[in-house]
Amino acid sequence: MEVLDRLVSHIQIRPGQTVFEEGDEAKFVYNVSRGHVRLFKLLQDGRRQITGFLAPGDFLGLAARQTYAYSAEAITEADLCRFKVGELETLLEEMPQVRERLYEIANDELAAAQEQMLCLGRKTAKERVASFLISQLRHGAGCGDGDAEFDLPMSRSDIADYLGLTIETVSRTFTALREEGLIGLPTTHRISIPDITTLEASTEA
Amino acid sequence: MEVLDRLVSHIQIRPGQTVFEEGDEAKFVYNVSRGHVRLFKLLQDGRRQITGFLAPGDFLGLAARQTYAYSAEAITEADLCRFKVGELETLLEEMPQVRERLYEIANDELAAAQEQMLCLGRKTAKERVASFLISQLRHGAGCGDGDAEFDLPMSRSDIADYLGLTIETVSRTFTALREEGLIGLPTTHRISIPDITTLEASTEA
DNA sequence: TCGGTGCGTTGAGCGAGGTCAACGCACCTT
DNA sequence: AAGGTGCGTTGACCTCGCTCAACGCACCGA
Repeated sequence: MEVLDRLVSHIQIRPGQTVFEEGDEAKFVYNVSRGHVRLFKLLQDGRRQITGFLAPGDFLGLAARQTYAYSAEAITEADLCRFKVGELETLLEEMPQVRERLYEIANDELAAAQEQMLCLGRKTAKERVASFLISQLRHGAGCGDGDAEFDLPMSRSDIADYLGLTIETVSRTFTALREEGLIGLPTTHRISIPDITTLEASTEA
Repeated sequence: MEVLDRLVSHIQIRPGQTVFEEGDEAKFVYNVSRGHVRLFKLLQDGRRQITGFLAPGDFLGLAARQTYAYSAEAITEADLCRFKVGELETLLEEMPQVRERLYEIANDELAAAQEQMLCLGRKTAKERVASFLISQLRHGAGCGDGDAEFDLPMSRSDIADYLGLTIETVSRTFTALREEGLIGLPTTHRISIPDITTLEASTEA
C-alpha cells in the first residue's frame, strides 16, 4: 500500500459536494481518509436509493467499468485520496496480490448488498432501522457487547433513502425504539444502545 | 477455461433441490450448464428474499469466503459443473488473468445488486415487474428491438420473493400490464413484449 | 372417471407506511 | 432582537400493496 502513495493526490470536499456522478467516465479510484460519503442511484423523477455509506478507510469507484454505476457525495467534510485507474492497472500487473485484495473487497460489498436486498424486500420499517443501527455500530465504532454509543453522520433523509422508507417513518421508528428502551438518542445524530442483544432480536421475526 | 475441465465433476439436480445452503462451508464453486437456479436468503420466520436467478453459463459460490452467504436451489432440472475451491486457488496462481475475470464477474453482480436495491427501495409494483421482465429478456433471450418473446422459468412465488412483493400483487400486475397491451401472456410462463420501448418507459417515473 | 394437489387468478377488506401539513428548535444573518 | 432557513418530530388522513378467501385449471394417480 506504500507504493500507492507515489500515485496519489489528496482532495478535500465539503458537505453535500459531489465526488462523481453515475455515468461519468471512471477515471479515478478513491479512498476515504476522513469524513463520510454516500453512494446512490436516482430515478428520473428524483426518487433516490442510497446504496451505501462510506467511512474512513473505504474505497469508492472500484467498479472497473467504463463509467461509474452510481453517484457519490460527501455527507460531512471529507478528505479523499485519489489515483488514476490506469495507474492502478499498471500496479496490479506488478502486484497481483492487490487484485486479490480488490476481489475480496468486491465480494464483501456484494455480501452487504445482498443483505440490504433482504432488508429492502422483506423487512418491516422497525426491522430495517434496527438492522441499520447495528450495521452502523459494527462498521463504525467498536463492538463491545455491553453498552455502546456512536454517531450517525447522515441525515434522516439519507437514512430513509437507504432503507427505502420516508423521513417521517424513520423519525417515528426512532421514537418508537426509544420509547421501548431499545435505543437512546442523546442528540439527533447520536445513538446509544443499552443492550445490543435485544436490539439485534428486533432485526427480524 | 479448457484447463478447468480437468478439475470438474458434473452433477444433475431436480427442480426444487438444494445445491447448497447459506452458512454451509464453501468447498465448491459451480457453473450452470443447463437449467435455472435461484439464490436466496431467509429470515427465521420464513420470509424469503431471492437475490438472483441464474441461467446457463452463470457461476455460483464464487464468494471466496469460508461459508456461502446465500442458499441455492434448482428451479428447473439443471446440470452443474462443480470444482473444489482449493483447486481454483491453485489455478489462479498459474493463471492470474482468471482472477481478473472473476473480479469482473463480481463487479457485474455488484452492479446488478445495486440496481435491484433501487428497485426494491424506490419503485412501485408495476415498475418492479416491468424492470424484471426487461432484465430477464436481456439476460436470457436475445434483445432484438422489435417484437420479443421468452420463457419465465420461475414461479410467481419466486418472482414475488425477488421483487419484494406478494404472489397476488405479481399476478395482478401481470394482468394489468397485459390489459394495457404492454405485454402478452401466451402461457403463464411465457412473455411476449410487443414494444420494448413502451415497456421500458414504465420501469420508472 | 373421480378426487386430490399445486399453481395462478381474482375479489373484498385491511393496515403499514406514505402524504400532507403544522410545529419546534438550533443556527444563521442583519 | 427579529426574521429566515434547514432539519427533525408529530398528527391526521389516505393509499398501495398485503391478507384472507374463493375459485379455475392443468396434471396426476387410483
